[in-house]
Amino acid sequence: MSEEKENMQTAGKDIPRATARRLPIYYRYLKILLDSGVTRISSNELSKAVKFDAATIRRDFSYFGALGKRGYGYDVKELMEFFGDILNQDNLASVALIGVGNLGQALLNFNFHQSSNARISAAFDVNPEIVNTIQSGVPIYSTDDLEKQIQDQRIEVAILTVPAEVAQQTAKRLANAGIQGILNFTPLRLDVPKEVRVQNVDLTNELQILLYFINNFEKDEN
Amino acid sequence: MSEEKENMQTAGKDIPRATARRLPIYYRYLKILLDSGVTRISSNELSKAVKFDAATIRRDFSYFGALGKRGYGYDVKELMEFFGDILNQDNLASVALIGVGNLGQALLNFNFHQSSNARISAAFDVNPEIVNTIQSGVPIYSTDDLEKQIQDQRIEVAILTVPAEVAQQTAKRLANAGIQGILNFTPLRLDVPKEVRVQNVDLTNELQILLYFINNFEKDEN
DNA sequence: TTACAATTGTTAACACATTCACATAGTGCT
DNA sequence: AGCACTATGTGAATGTGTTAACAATTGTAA
Ligand SMILES: NC(=O)c1ccc[n+]([C@@H]2O[C@H](COP(=O)([O-])OP(=O)(O)OC[C@H]3O[C@@H](n4cnc5c(N)ncnc54)[C@H](O)[C@@H]3O)[C@@H](O)[C@H]2O)c1
Ligand SMILES: NC(=O)c1ccc[n+]([C@@H]2O[C@H](COP(=O)([O-])OP(=O)(O)OC[C@H]3O[C@@H](n4cnc5c(N)ncnc54)[C@H](O)[C@@H]3O)[C@@H](O)[C@H]2O)c1
Repeated sequence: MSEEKENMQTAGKDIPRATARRLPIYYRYLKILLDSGVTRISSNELSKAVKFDAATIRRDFSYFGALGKRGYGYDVKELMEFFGDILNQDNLASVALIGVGNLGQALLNFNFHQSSNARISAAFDVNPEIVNTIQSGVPIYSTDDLEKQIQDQRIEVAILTVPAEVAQQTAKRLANAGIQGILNFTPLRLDVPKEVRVQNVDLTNELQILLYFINNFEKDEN
Repeated sequence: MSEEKENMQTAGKDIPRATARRLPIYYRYLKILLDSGVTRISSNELSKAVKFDAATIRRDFSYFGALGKRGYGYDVKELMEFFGDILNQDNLASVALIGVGNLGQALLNFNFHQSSNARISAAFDVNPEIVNTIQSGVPIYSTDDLEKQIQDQRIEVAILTVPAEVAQQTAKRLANAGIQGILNFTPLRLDVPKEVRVQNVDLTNELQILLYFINNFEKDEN
C-alpha cells in the first residue's frame, strides 16, 4: 500500500532537528557495517556503535516509516540505501571555500573525499601569493570573482574560514550572491537574511565547553 | 551580602547544558563590547549580537543570580568578569594535540591564542619526519612518550586529530593515561570509560546536515 | 505448523529548553 | 521628590527531545 511511500515523501517537513543531526552518523556506520559484511542489525547493536539509546534509534527510524522487521532487526543494505536517498547521497554538491588559511587549507586537503556527497569545487582568498594557483585539485580564485564563480558553478553552500574581521562582510556578499547555506568557522554569529542557513562550527567554544564541564562536574553525562 | 557569592559557588551543578554551551559565546561578545567601549547592555541588545532570544539570555544569566539591574540592564565589565570566573579564564589549561596532520597542524598554528584559557602545550605524532621538531612553539613528541608527557605536564584534555583507523586505540591510551576530556575530530564515536568526557566535532557531519536542511526545507529555523 | 524468541514500532511519561508575558524594582528626567 | 520609563527576573505555558515499557509481529527451529 502507498501509505508508507507517502510517509517517506512527505516526511521531510516534520523530521525533528535532533533526528536530522543523527542521520549522517547512522549512514556512516551502516556503510562501515556493510563493508565489513554485516547484513542485519538490531537497534541495540547499532546503539553500541553510535552511542545513542536504542529507543532513540527506533524512534528516529520510525519517522521515515517502518524500516525494520519485528523479531529480526534492520537490513543493513536496505537501511543504508534508504538513508543515502534522504541524504541525497548520489548527488554531489559543489561547495565554495572562502579563506584558504590554516583551517581552510586543512579542509581543502581533506575535501570530504569519501563518505560525503559534497566537494569543494572552488576556493577564494585575497592573498595574491595563492590566488590563481591550484591546491589539492581545487582552483583558488580572487575574492573579486566570488559572485561570478558562485553563479557560474551553481554553488549553494560556502565554508567560511576567513579572519573574524571580514566574516560579516563576506557573509553578506555570499548571501547576495545567492548562497543558501554557510558553514561558519569564524567566532562571529553572522547576520544573514533568513533564507540563508548558517551552521556554526565554533572550535574555540567546543574546547571551552569541554574545559568548563571538566572543571565543574568531575563526572556526568556528555 | 553573601547570598550571591553562595549562589556563584553552588551554581555549578545545576546549570542546564544548553546554557553552559552559550557561556563562552556570551563571554566572547562581552569582551568585544568592553573593548569597543560599551559599558552597559540590555538583554535585547545582546540578543541582536549573539542571536539568542532575549528571554533565553535573561534566563541563562538568572541561573547565576541577579546579575543585572531592572530598568538599566547589565554592566558589561562586571558581567564579563563574572563569566570569566565561571569559565576559569585566569587559569591556563594545558592541552595535548594527538595527530599533527592537516587538521592538527591548523589547530596547532591557531593554538587558541587570544580569547581562550587553553593552549596546546604538547603535540604527538608517529611520523618520524616531524617527531622531535617544534611547530608554532609547541614540541612534537613521539606517541611513545604519550603517557609520560601527559603525566609530567599534568595535561587533562586532548584534541584528537588522528586517522579514524587509530582513533579508538588512541582514545584508550589517553583514557589510561588519565586524560579527562577528549575533543574528538575523528568520525568515530569513541568508547571510553564514563569518567572521560568526549566532545565530538564532526565536520563532515556538519556539512551533511547543512546540505540536508537546504535540500529538504528551503527556508526555516536554523 | 506451531510455539518460542527476538526485536520492532509506538504510547505515554518524563526531562530538558525556549519563550511569553508581566509584576517588580531601579533609572533618570524634570 | 515624584513620575514615567525601562528592562530585569521569573511563573507559567509551550515546544522539543529522550526513554521506559510493552503489545504486535515476524523469523526461526522443532
Ligand atoms: N585555525 C584554527 O584552528 C581555528 C580555530 C578556531 C577558529 N578559527 C577561525 O577560523 C577562521 C580562519 O582561521 P585560520 O586560522 O585559518 O586563519 P588564517 O589567518 O590562517 O586564514 C585566513 C585566510 O583568509 C584569507 N582572507 C583574508 N581576508 C579575506 C577576504 N576578505 N576574503 C577571502 N579570504 C580572505 C587570508 O588571506 C588567509 O588565507 C578565523 O575566523 C578563526 O577565528 C580557526
Ligand atoms: N582535515 C579535515 O578537514 C577533516 C575533516 C573532517 C574530519 N577529519 C578527521 O580528522 C582526523 C584527522 O584528519 P587529517 O585530515 O588531519 O588527517 P591526516 O592524515 O592529515 O593527519 C593525521 C596525522 O595523524 C598522524 N598519525 C597517524 N597515526 C597516528 C598515531 N597512532 N598516533 C598519533 N598520530 C598518528 C599522521 O602521521 C598524521 O600526521 C581524521 O580522523 C579525519 O577523518 C578531518
